[in-house]
Amino acid sequence: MSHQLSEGSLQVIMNGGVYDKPVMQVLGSKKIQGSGANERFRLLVSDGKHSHSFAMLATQLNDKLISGELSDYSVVQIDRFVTSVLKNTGKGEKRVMIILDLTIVAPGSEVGKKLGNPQTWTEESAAASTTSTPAPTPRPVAATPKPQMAATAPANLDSSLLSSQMTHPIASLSPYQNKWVIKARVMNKSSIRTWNNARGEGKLFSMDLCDESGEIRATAFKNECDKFYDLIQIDKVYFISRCQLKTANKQYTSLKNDYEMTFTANTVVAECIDDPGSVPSVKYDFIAINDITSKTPDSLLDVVGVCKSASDVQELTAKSTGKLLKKREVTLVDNSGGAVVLTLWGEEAEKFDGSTHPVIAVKGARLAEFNGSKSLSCLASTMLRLNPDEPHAHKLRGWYDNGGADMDLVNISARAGGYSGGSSEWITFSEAEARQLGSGDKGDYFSLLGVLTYTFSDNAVYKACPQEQCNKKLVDLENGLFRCEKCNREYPNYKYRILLSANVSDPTGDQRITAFNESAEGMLGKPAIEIGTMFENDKTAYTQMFEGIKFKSFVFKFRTKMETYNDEARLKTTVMNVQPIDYKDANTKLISSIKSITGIEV
DNA sequence: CCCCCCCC
Repeated sequence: MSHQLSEGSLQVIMNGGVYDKPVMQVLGSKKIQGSGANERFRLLVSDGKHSHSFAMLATQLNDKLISGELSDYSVVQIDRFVTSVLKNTGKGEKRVMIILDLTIVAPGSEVGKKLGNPQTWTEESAAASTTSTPAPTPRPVAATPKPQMAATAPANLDSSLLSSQMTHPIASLSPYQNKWVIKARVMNKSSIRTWNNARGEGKLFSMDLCDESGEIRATAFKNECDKFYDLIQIDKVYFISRCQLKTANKQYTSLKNDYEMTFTANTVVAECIDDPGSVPSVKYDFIAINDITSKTPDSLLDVVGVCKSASDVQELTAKSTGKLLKKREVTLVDNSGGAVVLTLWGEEAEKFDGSTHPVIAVKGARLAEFNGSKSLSCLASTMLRLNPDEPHAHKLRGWYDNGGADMDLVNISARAGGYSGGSSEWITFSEAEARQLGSGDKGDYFSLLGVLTYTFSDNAVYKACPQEQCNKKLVDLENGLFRCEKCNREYPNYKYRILLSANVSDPTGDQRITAFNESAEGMLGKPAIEIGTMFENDKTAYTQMFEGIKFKSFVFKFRTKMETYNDEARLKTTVMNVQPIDYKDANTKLISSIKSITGIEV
């Protein structure tokens, strides 16, 4: 069987031209650097007319070579590639082709020989050639105050560096190589910010760039800030070269790159006008909304959801700075059954319109935690897109419009509330569980409307130390005196206190709880001294009292915390406060809950 | 060279 190679394709590519999916033969391979994850291989390839060892294998394809799948004499179709001009190697510039994806058309064992009679490709053969397709010429823009007006590249810029296929993948950038051009799309651009600190003052703006291979943040300071701020526009594609690379501080970016770039006086930026469509748009690493609970506070997350509801703009004053702030809380839902609040700030908050229930994709939102509830907050660096043309977004649109809007949701941002009075939002036991309340070090607080399903009357009342601050259970010395181990004293008197164990249920679950004196009194409806007296004098009435409060409903505020008894972890849930149901308040909450679940104004 | 990003 004969195999057709793309004769002449190699020459076109080496001249910076475009050649779609050339078929070539692998004639040899060689490890050129590194080991393990940093291993890189060079290939000797032939198109039947020329051969050249200029091809490098993208590291994700290393396995094909190591496994023997990509053996010598294999015929391959090169599905995706980029070419780059490597730094001065002593023999001038060296053009290489980085193979990003390939299909093995025929394994080497089947082909078994060199096809055709390829000649080694040289610069001279390029010069002699008249058949090559010239590269589309971009319009390089010099780093001048009026960049759009510059028609030609600066004299010291090798314009071939800006040829459309002669670019480096962003993922290949490192501080160890400084001669490169990237062709990147601007995903996000900050406003100009100034700083003034011990190290001096200045201004800056930053931008997030991406290409097919990856993404990177770039920052322009002072002069470069002025020079490039107007030129750089969100969603446009630029050729960019001559920036400084340094290690990125992961704390401040969710972009997947170990490095970030700084514009310098030599930085060149030219808008790509010919084929910007060849560069993809934003890269997200979406997390399902109900998985947000597993993330630690302050993480930067990418989330996509449908705007179920949005609050009005609220004004507030920042405690720390005294600044007047404007915010809007948007509730996002997705098909994981989770709902989360995303807080927008300032102008973004004011401009936002949630009435059409847009799909919102957010990249690099910060996870905030407050009273056991988790929510997302936009930072200046957060990227927000409404109804993006993106598969995840289309899927969610379809889900929401076809029943998703009516799905039961667990709102991970519902307020659990403290125990210091006031009306806090009610959640359910299943929501408390979904949010893993109690798993932290400090214990979590939440409120709910629940019913007492069981009460334990045994040992519910005890004789406690009469000292105001000490409620320790006394030891009856059976000589008319009671000993407090805590105070290390004996007393002739005591006070009764209640320690009630009970079960509380709501429609979603059931929880064993403990209520101390005041809250137990509230449930039993009698002061501890009466209950204690009843215990001493009328056991039947005492037992009936505990029976009598079974199936009574209350509004509970709990503190819950995971504790370990005998190597077994279980939730210890304590009643911090208990109130009879205020039906007016309860109905208000029900209405707002119906509104938030259905999105319908009630 | 920034890296603050807010409130309950």
